[in-house]
Amino acid sequence: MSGTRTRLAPGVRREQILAAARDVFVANDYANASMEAVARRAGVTTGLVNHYFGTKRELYLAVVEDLAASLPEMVDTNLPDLPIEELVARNMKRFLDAFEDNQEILSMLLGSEGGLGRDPEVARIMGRARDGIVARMAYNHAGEDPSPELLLALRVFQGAADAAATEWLRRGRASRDEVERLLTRTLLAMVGELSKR
Amino acid sequence: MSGTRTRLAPGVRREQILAAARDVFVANDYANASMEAVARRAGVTTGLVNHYFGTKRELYLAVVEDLAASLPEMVDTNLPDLPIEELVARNMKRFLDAFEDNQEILSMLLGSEGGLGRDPEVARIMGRARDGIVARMAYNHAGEDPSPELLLALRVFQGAADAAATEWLRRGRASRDEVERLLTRTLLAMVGELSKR
DNA sequence: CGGGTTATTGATGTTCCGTCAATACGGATC
DNA sequence: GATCCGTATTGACGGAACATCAATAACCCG
Repeated sequence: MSGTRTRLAPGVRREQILAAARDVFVANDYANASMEAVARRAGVTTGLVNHYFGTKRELYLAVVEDLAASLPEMVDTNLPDLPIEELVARNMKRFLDAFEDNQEILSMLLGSEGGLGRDPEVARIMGRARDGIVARMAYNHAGEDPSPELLLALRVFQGAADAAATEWLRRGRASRDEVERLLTRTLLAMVGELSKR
Repeated sequence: MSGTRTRLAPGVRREQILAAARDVFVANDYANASMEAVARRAGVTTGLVNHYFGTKRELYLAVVEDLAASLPEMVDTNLPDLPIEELVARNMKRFLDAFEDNQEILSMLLGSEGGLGRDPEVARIMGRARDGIVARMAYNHAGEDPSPELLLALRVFQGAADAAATEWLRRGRASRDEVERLLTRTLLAMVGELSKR
């Protein structure tokens, strides 16, 4: 296997490396994720990784962007018209399912909020991803243009959801039912107050 | 200044280095905070920094622990007995004042949640700090032993507060007043529902 | 089947962290 | 105030990891 090369189309090779990098960055944190580990897993040299992605930070950004893009559909909340309580209840289930199913990925993304260390580029990427989720939630809730207040409330609610998921999944201090009840009440209170205006 | 040494009591020197490290880690993120920068600012050699704190990660943990310990008093909410609405209103002001005054420190600590990259030790330290804040809030709210449900609600509320502060201070998408109103309503809803049981 | 394009390599330079024996500062002792 | 000893401090070194670059060889094309 040494001395023989396999030459691929740039797009294919790039995708290979990106996939390898995704695995490595999800498994280890930034500092402990070595370029050589990525290269080995992709079956190439470190030089090639740098050739395609430039620096380690840029590779990391590519991974975060890739995963973040898939985030809004993870918590897809495309539902038919229903009474608000029912709508929120179903959305909440999907939300928590997504947390439960993609713990590692989400913990990497959320952990990377300040992530690589409050990198502005990472912040920008994650901000857009969160906006994507908020937009989907808002769309279901109010068909037309959502108000800025609603968007803010939904974004803040996400912070609550993250904290709740942490207590539930990482620290084991709350059951899924408790978390679900608490978050449902909270969300209803937040958007409910809003429409009284 | 070169060739001449100044020999200090270990405690004093250790404190010097820790202070220097605090500055460096608050100003730069983990990857860009060099041991040499810490050493230079403390007026010593990198060898000595390692001598006192072992590795860079351990130095970082010492800084985080130091700052995290000061966190609960930052948002100290020791207030006289007041009607619940008034109590929450005042606590919220202090909370937001703390955010406004200590942006850099808080952004480092919150960014370090997964921070150095989901380091379990960092998570433990930050968990304790958050528990400290929750305990203070709960103490004001209910003099006797607070229920687990209240603690969970307060912890989750912190997540909402963090998100709100981010939208307000880092992204400039909301005014302080908006955030204050939203968070106040949210907190009241969360703990209000709780007592109906 | 040869020739050229370029994907890929491997060696090399650089930076930074961590270690360790050697050193010299400062209090103790007389 | 001179000397001695414990240890705080240094400076040099080894190693790990990222990044660069000229050299190489695999694949496509005529």
